[in-house]
Amino acid sequence: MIEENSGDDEGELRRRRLEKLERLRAEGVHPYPERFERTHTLAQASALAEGARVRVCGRLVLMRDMGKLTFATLQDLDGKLQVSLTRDGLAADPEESKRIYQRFTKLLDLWDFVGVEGELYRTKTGELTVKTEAWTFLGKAIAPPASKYKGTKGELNWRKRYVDLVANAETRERFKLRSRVVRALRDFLDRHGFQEVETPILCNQASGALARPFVSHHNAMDMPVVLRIAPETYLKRLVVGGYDRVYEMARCFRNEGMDPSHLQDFTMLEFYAAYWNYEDNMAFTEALVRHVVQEATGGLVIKRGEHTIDFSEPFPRRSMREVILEHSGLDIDALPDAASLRRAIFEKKVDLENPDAGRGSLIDQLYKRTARPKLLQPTFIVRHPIDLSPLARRSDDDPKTADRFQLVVDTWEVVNAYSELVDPVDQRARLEEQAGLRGAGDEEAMELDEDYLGAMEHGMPPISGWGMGIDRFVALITDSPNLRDVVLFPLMKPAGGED
RNA sequence: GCACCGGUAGCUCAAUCGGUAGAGCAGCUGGCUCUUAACCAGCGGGUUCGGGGUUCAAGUCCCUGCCGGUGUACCA
Repeated sequence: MIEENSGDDEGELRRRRLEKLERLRAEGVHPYPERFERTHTLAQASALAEGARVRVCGRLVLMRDMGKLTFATLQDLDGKLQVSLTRDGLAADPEESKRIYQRFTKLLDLWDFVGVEGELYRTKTGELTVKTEAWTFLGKAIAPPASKYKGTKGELNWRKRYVDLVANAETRERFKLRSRVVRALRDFLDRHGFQEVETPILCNQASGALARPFVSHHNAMDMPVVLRIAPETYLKRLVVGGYDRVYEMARCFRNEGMDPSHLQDFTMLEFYAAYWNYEDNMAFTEALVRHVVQEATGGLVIKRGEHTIDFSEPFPRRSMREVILEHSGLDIDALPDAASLRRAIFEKKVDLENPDAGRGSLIDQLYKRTARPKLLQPTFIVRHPIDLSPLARRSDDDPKTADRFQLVVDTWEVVNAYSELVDPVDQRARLEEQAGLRGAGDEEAMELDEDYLGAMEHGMPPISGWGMGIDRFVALITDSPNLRDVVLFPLMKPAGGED
C-alpha cells in the first residue's frame, strides 16, 4: 500500500537498483535464479584451513572496490566471510574476465544476494578470504540498505525486523539466544519425563488467570469465542486424564494495557507434575533455571543494567510476610483483617493505588510497593494470600495463605507456581467467590468454569503446577529493556496513520 | 486511561535567540591490486510525520490529528 510509486515518484536509490536489475537481465543474468548449491555456510567456511575449495553464498553487506581488486563481505544469519575478486582472475580471456569483474562491481548493490566459488587464502592482514574464480547472482534488493555501521534503531527495528536482523548483529544474537532458551527448557523437561502437548487457543471461556480476554465470533457455530489467557485448566484436565507430567509452550493473549514488560500476545511455558508439592517444584525450578541460563548464555552470571545477577547461589526462600516486614515494618500476621491492615498501611504513609481492596489485594499492593522493588538476586517468594490464588491449594498450616511460590529476578516475576487445588468442592466455592467479584464489576475476576469443575470431579492426584513468562525470561537474560526486543514481530499500530 | 518526551535525506544524527536545513554512511562520476566502516576528488539527494494558525519570516512558537517512547495503573 506504500508502494504506489511510479515513474518520477520513485526514490532515486530504488530507481537506480531497478535500472541495474534491467542491465543484469540485458546481459543474460537472471536477477532471481532458482537455486544455488553451496558446500559450506559462511561460518563453516570460516572454520576451514587455507587452500580449501568452497562454494558459499549470502547477502553482500560490504564492498571495497580498488580498481583491479575488490574485497566484499558476505553475511548470513550465523556468520560472515570476506571474498576477493581480481579483474583478470575470473576467466581465461582478459576481456571476458574484465566484463565479469565489472558486472560484480557495477551491478551489485549492498544487500543483494550472491554466491561465490573459489579457494580460501589469507590476505596480507591475515583475514581468511575466498579467492573468487566464479560468482553467481542470487537475488536483487530493490530497497536501499541501512547504515552499514550504525545499523538501525528504535521503532523501525520492531516494524521491519527483517531489516533489524540484517543490520544489527546484536539482534541476531538475541533471537538465537531465545531459541537456545526454548530448546534448553524443552530438553530439561523431556529428560525429566514430561510430555509436550497442545491445548485449545480458541475457547468458549477464558480461564486459568485473572485477565480480560480477546473476544471473537465463530460464524459457522454462531457463538462467541475467546482467545485463551492461560493453558492452565486444560493442562489440569490432562492430569485428570492420566498425564503425570505434562507441559505446553503456550501462546497466550490478554486484552490489557501494554508497557515494556507486558505484551498482549506472549508465550508462557506451563507444566504440571502429579504427586509433587510446591516445595518439590521449587527444587526442580532451581535446577531448571540454572540449566537454562547456563545453556543459553554459557554462564550463570548475567549483566542486567547497572548490576549483575548471579544464578549460581541457592535461591533464598522468603515468605511474603517476611519480605513485607523487612521493607515496610508491617507484620501482616498481626493485622488479620482488611480494616486493621488498611489503617496500619495508612499510618506508615504507604501510598496504594487501590486502598479500598480486600486484605489479600492490600497485601499484594504492599508487597509490590515496598518489597519487590528491592529483590534483585533470584529469590523465591512463598505463601501468598489465599484470595489472590483461586486455583492454588490452601496451606494446611495457615488457611489464609496458599502453597505457592514465585521466582523474582531483578524485580521481575519470572515464575509463578503452586500446589494445585484438587478439591472440587473447595474449587467450586472459590470460583463462586470470584464470580461474585465479577458480578460486582471486577472484569478480571475469574469466570465460573463448569466444564473444568466437572473434570475435577473425576478425581485428581496431588499436583504442582508452574508457569514462566518466556518473553520476560529472555528479556531478563539478554538485558533487553522492552519485551518487544525479544519478540520477532511485535504488534504495532499501522504506520502512516489514517487514510 | 492519564502525564511527560520524541518524529528532520534510504540509514544514523546535527541545526544557537524564529532568519529560509547540514554531516557521516548509502547513491552517482572518476582514480586506485591487500582492503576491513577502505581511501582520495567531484556531484546529486528534503512534503523537516499530517492538517491548521501566529509572524515580514516557522524544523524551531501555538492548536489539532497520527505514530512511537518513558513513567503511572492491572497482569506474567
